[in-house]
Amino acid sequence: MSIYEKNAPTCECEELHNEVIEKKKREMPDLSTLYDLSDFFKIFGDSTRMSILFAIDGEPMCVCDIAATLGMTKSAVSHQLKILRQSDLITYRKSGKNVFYTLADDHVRDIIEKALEHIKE
Amino acid sequence: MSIYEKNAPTCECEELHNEVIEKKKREMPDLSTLYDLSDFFKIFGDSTRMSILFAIDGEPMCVCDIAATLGMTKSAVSHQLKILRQSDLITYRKSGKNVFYTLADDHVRDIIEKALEHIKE
DNA sequence: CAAACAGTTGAACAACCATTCAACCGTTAA
DNA sequence: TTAACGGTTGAATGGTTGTTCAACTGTTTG
Repeated sequence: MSIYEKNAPTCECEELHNEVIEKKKREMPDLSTLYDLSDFFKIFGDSTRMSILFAIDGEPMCVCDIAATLGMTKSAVSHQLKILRQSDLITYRKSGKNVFYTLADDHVRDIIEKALEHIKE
Repeated sequence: MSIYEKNAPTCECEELHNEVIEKKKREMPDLSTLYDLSDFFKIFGDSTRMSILFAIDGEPMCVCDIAATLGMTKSAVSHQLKILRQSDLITYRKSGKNVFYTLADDHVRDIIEKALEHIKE
């Protein structure tokens, strides 16, 4: 009673198929990795932060200009910038009264690019 | 007063630098794309869903076995499976009383792989 | 048919989180 | 020094969301 030619699932769930379960438990990443992974993606899972990342891509921008570009308050943007900072996704440089933000590295661009491909089917 | 050799930011924020802002507004993805992108990442931004994706990678698994592997209730897992289904990240096949889930395609694996690289610095 | 099981679903609850608001810090210019 | 501005921060608020619980569907078996 195989569903696929290979890797036939064997669980009938009346009595849980412990072989499969134990095998999966061994093969899966440990909990801390799973949390790190989902925490990482969580950063991208907000449209404000996503917009900020696009805005500061290439050209550094100060908080006021980011806020004006997104149509948001400085405060709201600053809160999200803090989260992006703590995740090491962006860097900043102070210049007088201004703080200019830009992407930390190209890795971020790569991941968003891959996601964009997927979305466009 | 340039911060970088190239792409010197010109905004002083007393009067917003509208050239930069208007340029960014033109270059940025439209709002629907930004929402689609962040919604996509939102799916991965939960450790339960992330765990499910790893569990059903390679070998199809029924809901009970997934639940047992993760140490969660069938109901909680089923709720998350629904979200993953609606995002077309997973497919399922019914077999008697069981429903076996597996990854929809390799695209998902790629994205998670890229994120794993980034996390490990 | 009836009982048992796999899985789904909706409502309720709790935890989380993004934005707002007000107060604050540091820098610059008068 | 004082006022103005860019930016940050903490508390409060409202909306979102994951899990629980109970009820339900559909399939299999006695």
